Amino acid sequence: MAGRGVYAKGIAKREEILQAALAVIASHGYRAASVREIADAAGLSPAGLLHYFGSKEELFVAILEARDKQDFADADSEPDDIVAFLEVMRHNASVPGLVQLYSQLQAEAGDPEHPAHAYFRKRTAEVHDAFRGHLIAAQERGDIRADLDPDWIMRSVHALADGLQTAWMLDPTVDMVADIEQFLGLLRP
Amino acid sequence: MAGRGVYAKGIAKREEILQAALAVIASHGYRAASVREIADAAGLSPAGLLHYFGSKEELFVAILEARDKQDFADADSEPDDIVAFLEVMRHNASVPGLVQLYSQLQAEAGDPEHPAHAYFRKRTAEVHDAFRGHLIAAQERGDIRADLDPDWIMRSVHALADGLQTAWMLDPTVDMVADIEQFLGLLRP
DNA sequence: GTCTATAAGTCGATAGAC
DNA sequence: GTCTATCGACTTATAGAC
Repeated sequence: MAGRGVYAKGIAKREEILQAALAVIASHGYRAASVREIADAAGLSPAGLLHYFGSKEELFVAILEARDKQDFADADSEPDDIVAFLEVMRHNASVPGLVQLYSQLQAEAGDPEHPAHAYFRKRTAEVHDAFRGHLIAAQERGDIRADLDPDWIMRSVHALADGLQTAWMLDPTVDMVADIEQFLGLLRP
Repeated sequence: MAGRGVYAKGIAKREEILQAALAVIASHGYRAASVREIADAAGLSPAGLLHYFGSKEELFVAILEARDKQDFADADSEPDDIVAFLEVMRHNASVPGLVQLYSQLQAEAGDPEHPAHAYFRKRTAEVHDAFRGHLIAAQERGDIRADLDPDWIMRSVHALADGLQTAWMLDPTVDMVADIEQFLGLLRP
């Protein structure tokens, strides 16, 4: 298989732990996902797990990084950026455990001392950098009002998506995709 | 003073604990605010504190309810609802500890089993009920586009405010009030 | 009614044997 | 690389003093 180097086993085991953690979060939720429970699911002792991920938070950050990577790969195969973004939101509605992990970790990461603080700041910058060009191009095409500040649009769509996710977790009848689409409609000339 | 009934002392003590908890959260943040630390600040044992509030989460819910009550009272003295809402957002930027508590507890409360789940669902319904009438009146006056669904507007403003608060905690240079005002501008005919 | 003392059980994390 | 053993800190529950 891939990676017959010195760390091949370690990398495979990391992947195995990530999958086990995802399964635990999906079924029992983020709140009940203790290091012990994830270690049990991965067939490992808690200390064994922490050999691969330095701390509980680092494990969770690794999970979110893996999701980001997947989402970006999916978006690349999509012709339209807006459609790709809406597709990610639509997909999120099918993995409540992951959304819970994202929202909760982000709320905790407001504290600059939190282990995930750097990750979320970097993620925000990267997502905005990835979309800024496409957004400005859409404004030049006339698909989006040119009098609106592109950075304001990105901050707003991002904040709206995050806020709708917490609203949806509190009340699953909330239609996140429909509400986002309504907002995007307001941006058109 | 007010309340010389049988429970006067208990009520006063509850208030004292609430203030101590607020002080701890403001200085050390929500994350480090353990029951023991708050109890110490209030000059009480952990068990003594839990006599007044059944659990840590109930104490935090009581703090948020006290804030809501204050915010609503402030809003009532304001002639314009939009101005009152923006004033609350502006004030929030001066109490990061409270915003952290709100965001984090709300993220945790996505789980229906969480002790604060009912509080946040009730709060959302109450806030929306309080504003729906004013919003529809504004649409009839022509201050806000009449072709927009009032419930969509409330969900969006609410979600945007929540999302901007987490963005602001990650990056304090974010101007929550300015971004909200920009959005409100889009709603005008 | 108010509160202290105490204890049970779980958590994330570490040290060191193998 | 993985384990056992163990740490200190945490929430929560209970018995009973005042």
